[in-house]
Order: sequence, then C-alpha cells, then structure tokens
Amino acid sequence: MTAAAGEVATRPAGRPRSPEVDEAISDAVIDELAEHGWDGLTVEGVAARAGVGKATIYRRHPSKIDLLIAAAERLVEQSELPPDTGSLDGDVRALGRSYVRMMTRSRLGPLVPATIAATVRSPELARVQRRFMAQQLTGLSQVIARAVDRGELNRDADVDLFVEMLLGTLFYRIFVSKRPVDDRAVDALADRLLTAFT
Amino acid sequence: MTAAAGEVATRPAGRPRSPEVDEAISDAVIDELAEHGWDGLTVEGVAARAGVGKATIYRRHPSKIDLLIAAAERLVEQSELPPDTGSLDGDVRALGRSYVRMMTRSRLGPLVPATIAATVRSPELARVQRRFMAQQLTGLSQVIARAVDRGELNRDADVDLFVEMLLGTLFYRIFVSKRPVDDRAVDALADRLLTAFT
Amino acid sequence: MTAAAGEVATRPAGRPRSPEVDEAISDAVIDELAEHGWDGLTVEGVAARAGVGKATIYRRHPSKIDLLIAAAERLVEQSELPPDTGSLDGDVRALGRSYVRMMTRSRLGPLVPATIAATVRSPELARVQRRFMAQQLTGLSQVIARAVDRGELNRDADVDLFVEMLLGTLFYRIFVSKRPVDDRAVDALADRLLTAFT
Amino acid sequence: MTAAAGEVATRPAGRPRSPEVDEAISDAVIDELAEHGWDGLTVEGVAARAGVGKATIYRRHPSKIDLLIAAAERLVEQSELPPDTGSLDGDVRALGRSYVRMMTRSRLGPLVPATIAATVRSPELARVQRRFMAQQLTGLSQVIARAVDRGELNRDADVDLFVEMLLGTLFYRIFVSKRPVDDRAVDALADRLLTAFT
DNA sequence: TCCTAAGCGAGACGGTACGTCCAGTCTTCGT
DNA sequence: ACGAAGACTGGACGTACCGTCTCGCTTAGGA
Repeated sequence: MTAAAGEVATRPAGRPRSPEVDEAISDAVIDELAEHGWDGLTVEGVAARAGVGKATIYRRHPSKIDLLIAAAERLVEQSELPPDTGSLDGDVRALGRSYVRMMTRSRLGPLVPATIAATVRSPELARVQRRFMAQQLTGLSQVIARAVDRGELNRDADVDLFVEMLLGTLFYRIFVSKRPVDDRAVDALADRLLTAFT
Repeated sequence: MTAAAGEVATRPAGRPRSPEVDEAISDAVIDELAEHGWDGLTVEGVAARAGVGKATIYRRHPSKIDLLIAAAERLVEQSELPPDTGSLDGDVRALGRSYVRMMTRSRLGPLVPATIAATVRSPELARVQRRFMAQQLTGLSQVIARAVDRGELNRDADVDLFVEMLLGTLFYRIFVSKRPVDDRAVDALADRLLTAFT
Repeated sequence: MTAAAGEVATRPAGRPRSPEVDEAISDAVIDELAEHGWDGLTVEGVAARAGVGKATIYRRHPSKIDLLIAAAERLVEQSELPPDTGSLDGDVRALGRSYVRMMTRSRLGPLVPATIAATVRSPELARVQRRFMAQQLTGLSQVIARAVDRGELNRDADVDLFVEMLLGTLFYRIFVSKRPVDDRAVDALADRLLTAFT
Repeated sequence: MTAAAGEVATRPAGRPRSPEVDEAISDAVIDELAEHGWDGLTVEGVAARAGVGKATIYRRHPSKIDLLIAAAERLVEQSELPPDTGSLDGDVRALGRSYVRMMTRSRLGPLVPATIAATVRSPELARVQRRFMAQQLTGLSQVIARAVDRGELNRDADVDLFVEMLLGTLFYRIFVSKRPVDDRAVDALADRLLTAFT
C-alpha cells in the first residue's frame, strides 16, 4: 500500500474523470439553454455540443434536471459579492442593482424563473433555488448585520420580510410586469423599504 | 333582404365546434395537471381523460403550451373580486389574502410560476400572464382610486410600485422562500406597505 | 295506392341522388388513383377533387374498397369487344393485343395488380376481379365457340386452361417480367398456344 | 502498423446493430401478416410483438413497404431448389408443383400478389420481385440447359416465353381464376407446354 | 302553398397508425 | 476504468385519414 492508511479516498482504479469534460458539459448546457430555451434543451444536444458521449453525461448527472442544477451552480459561483458602502441605504441600493444586473444581463437571468417553476413540482430542485438565493442572502445578512451594528435598523426587525420585499419586488417587476428597471427605479424601491423598516 | 349588410359574422360552413368539448378539454388539462404535475401532462392523457380524439385538441390548440394558456384563462375567469372594506388598510389586507388563497388553495396556483417561466421565451404567452395579472390589477386600481378619494394616499403615489411590492413579495414568499403565509403575515406586509407609502 | 302493386321500387321520399355526383366521384377516384397511386388514394382527396362532401361518398360506397370497385366497373364498361377475324389464330391475336393495350395504355391497367392483390385478403372484392375478367371471358368464349364450329378446336379442349395460358402469360410478362410486349410478342404467344391446343 | 492499408471495412464507431433484433423484426412481420393480413399490419404491432422500440424498426426500414421487402427476402432465402428428374417433362412438373406449393402452402404465397402490385408504383420494389423470381429462374435455367443438352429442346427456343407461360399460367390460375390446382392440373399444363415447345 | 323527407357541401368528432424525437440505458471499441 | 459513438426500449409528439356525426341549405314529391 502506498498511501497513508485510511487517509485519502484511495484513488479508484482506472482512468480518472477528465475535468475538461466537466467543464465542456457545463458550458454546453448553458449555451444550449441560451440558444434553444429551457425545454429545447436536450441531453443529446448537450452531448453533441460538448463533443461527449451521452453516457459520459449520465455518469456525472443522474438526470436532466441535475444538468441544470450543476450548470446553475457554476454560474452562481462566478457571481459577485456586494460591497460595504458604509450605510444601509447605500448597501441596499448596491444589492438591488447587482440583483437587477444579474437577472437582466447575465446568462443566469432567464434560468431563474424556470428554476422557480421547476421547484414547484420537484422538491429536490429546491437545492438549486437555495443556491440561487444563497448569494443574495449571504450578502444581505451581512448588510443587515452591519446596519444593526450602526443602529440603522432595529435588532428585531423582520429581516426575512425585508429580503422578500426587496428581491420579490425586483423579480416581479423584471419577470412579471416586465417594466424597465433602471437605477432610479431601484433607488425608489430602496427608499420605500427604508421608510417601511425604520 | 336576408341580413343587415356587413353586420353578421356569417357563421362558417360545416359542423360547428362543440362547446362541451372545449370544456371537457380544459377540465381534463387541469385534472391531469393536478394528478401528474406539469411535465407529466401529456396530450394523449388529456385526450383520453376528456374522451376526445387528439386531433380535436390540436384543432383548437396548436401546441401543448396553448393548452396551458386556455386552461389558465378559464380558471382566471372564475376567480373572485376583492370587496370594499372602507379603508385602504382593510382593502390591501383583503387583496393580499385573496392572492395568497388563490396561489395556495386553488388549482390555479401551481400554474403561475410555470406560466411566468414560459413567458421568458415565448412572448405571445405574455397574454396569459397579463390575464393572470388583470384580476389583481383591476381590483387594485379600484382600491387605490378609493384610497385616493378618501385622502389616504397621495394622488401622485407610485401605484405600480405599490402593486409590485405587494404581489411580488407574496409571490416570492410563496414560491421562492416557501415560508408559510398566514393572515398575520399578510397583515404585517400590509402594515409595512402603508408605512412606506403614506 | 298509386303504383301497380309490387311492381316498381316506389321512389323513396325526399330529394333523389344526383347522377352528376355519382360521375364526379368515379372520375375523381380514377384521377386520384392515377396521381397518387393506390394507397395514396384517400376518401378526403376524392371528396375534395369531386367537390363533394365525404358523407355523400359514404352514402353511396360503404367503404374505401367499394370506391375502387365502383370506379373499376365504370372503366370496364367502357372497354371494347374483340372482332371476329374469321380464324382462331386471328381472333386470339386480336384478343391478346386488346388485352395488352388495356393493361399498358388505359388507366385501367395499373388497377389490375392492385385489385388482384386486394382479392387475396377481401373475398368480397372478387366481384371486381370477375368484372375485370368478364370482358375477356365473354370475348374468349365467343372466339372459342366459333373455333369449335369451324372445327379448328376440339370440342372437349380445356378452354379454361387456354384462357389462363393466354391471359396469365401476358399478365406475367407485363407486370412481373416487365419485358416489353409488342405485336410480334403477342403473335409468338398465339402461335405457341395454337400449337399446344391443336 | 495498425491495419493493412485500405483493406478492412473499418467497423463504424459505436454499438453495432443487433442481428437478433433483425431476426425478431422479420419474424414479427411475418407473424403479424399471417394473423392480421396485409393491411392489418402495423409497425406498432410489429414492434410490440418483436419486443422492440419503433425507432429500432425505422432505423432499419425507412418505410412500411421496406418491412415487407426485408421479410420477403428472408423467406425467399429459405426456399427450396428443384431436383433433377432426368427428363424435361419430369423437371417441369416438379418445378410447377414446387411453385404451386410455395404459393398456396407457405407464408410467402399471399405476399406475392401484394408485392407485384407494389412494384407497379414503386420501381425500387422491383428488387424484391426479382428476388421472388430469382429462385424459379435459377432452377428453370438449369432445367432448360439440361434439356438442351439432352436434345429435348431446341437450342434457340424462346426460354423466357417458356418461363412466362409456366409461371404466368400458374399465378393466374391461383390468384385470379382461383380454380384449384392439383398435381394433375400441373401435369396437364406441362403437357401443353412441351407440346408447344418441341 | 306549405310540409316532410332526403340529399348535399362543409367540416368537427372519436379513433388509430404513422413516422419523428428524446430520455435514460447498454454495448462496442479505443485510450 | 473512462471516454466517444451510437444502438436499444419506451413512450409522447404532432400529422393524416377513416368512417360517423352534425350543421344550414337545397330539392323534390305529397298534403
């Protein structure tokens, strides 16, 4: 035996999985999604675009839905963290703008409603939606913690409601009302929220 | 003279389409949706349940997505209008509760995220989403007109934002956070909104 | 009672069937057959070409196969009778040429193999095949009767076999071997047959 | 060196087609044909009986007619060759009986008229018909070569006509006249043919 | 003259099969 | 072992006909 006993996950025999392939698959998923939309997405198409056999995909992702999950996680990982502007007002505006940008500019945006819709019927998919939210939530909880520290926000404020009102409103406006959302619109929303919570 | 000139919609030749069939199809769609979920919905299943040939469905609905549209429209037509409670606060609470009830109790609810997701890639589907919203918007504009008349709301308040914050927050909470929404939660949201806008 | 009892088929009440329609249907069948082949023949296509409702066709012909029968019978009625050339040899040659011409020149030809094939599975169709044969048989029996009268043929010759050898050989050559059949070929066959039977 | 240059048919990538499946499909076609008749033959039925997906059938046979072709070829391959009886008379009788038996006893028989009819409008189908004939022709040409060697037949006899008269007459009698064909009938035909050609 | 009975064009209806397309699995070879 | 290629079962898709069934209209007697 070569490795220290019981330490590493003793590399399995045979040829190791290629990381390039992992990446090629994720990229292909996102490209196909962009081109043909959610339900024009086929495993066969992904395999062809990635230059990969179908089995290779299924070896990594047990089902089509997992493909989406994995691709989405890769995108989320790439997204930005909000800055500390020094005031709750500034932080909320920055967060709002960041969210709007992500929904309207990045390739991630169109996946969001699809993912939410998917969670209604397949609870396992909730994992992805949590990941989608995690970024914002992490950012937001830091923002709010800072605001509480600065005394800008009451310690027992309903933080969850605050988050829901911010993200929910923006989501609704972008994907349901489909009214344009510029920086001034985000500012107006931030104003109202601060009025409501302080 | 046989008919007033240019007036009548000169009934097209041939056997007219049966309204009973229209209804049977819509009902079958909704039932199948309830039983097997969104992507367990098959045209063949709908045809079988409705006791109808597939061609009869395709004669009316060019694609599966149109089936959803038609069924959704039928449901929307059946939904309720909110009452006049005499105060903005009361009206908003009533509206919120009505919305929550519709999303969580009626068969319409689970269709909403799916429909929103669908609008992202098929703009014609926006029609349905407008119908989904029309009910709320009609009710809300009345509510707000009354509030302005009573002097509870500023005449130049951003009504659209108000609506987006109310419905967006509830939507997000129900379908994204998936936190339970009881009457007290709706009340808390109404409180915040009124604080923000008055 | 107006009509002599039990005599005429007392014209049924209501509007009588239109003979123009009968004709339009038969013509349409033959034209469609020529254009799209046997199993490209659709009742809907016939109805459209004839400018007639489908029900009007089904009122006359209980099934698609009856359409073929009716159309074939109309064609058979139009075909020619063989002449009396004064000798068995001349008569047989004339008959053979007539048969070849009908199979290769008229619109009737391509229907023949289809009809024969159809009789294998639907015995009721044998009626049509009999009609197809009737013409030839009638002509042939006259020819042979004359030959017997003239002493050219033995009274107890196997007439059926004679007919089968003549028509069978020509059919096989036209539709199976697909070798060209000119007048000299028919003559050669007639020679052999006379050699065989006299 | 990996392989002799330009020699091997470089096996195509991927899983090869299963010969068992080929066989299962052909068998299923023939069984279905026997059970439900020619136009009771459905691709779906064949797939079910063969325990095979429809795509698997269509991968091999572009259309329903090709199914027939393939099944027929398989049957033809299994059929018998006629013996050498020592005399032209004996050989012709043996061949005739063999043909009659095949048309009336084997599962191949009912396919023959259908196939001939099909060749009228789809020339590619002529391939099958040639296969149908090949057996007889091979046998017959041997028989005739032997007869010429023995001096029973003139070297410049019209062999094609001989064949057409033999097979055409039998075909016509079986499928058109539908008169019973026993051994004596075959003998009578052979007699006439030999009279005609010697 | 009006009434009853049927025929008629049009086209919707319940079915059934078609031929296509994927999902998810399996089988071959080469790496 | 992994990987590319592609065949495999299974099942839904959307299309095309079949034979039947309404529709509103027309065309004949017979009352």
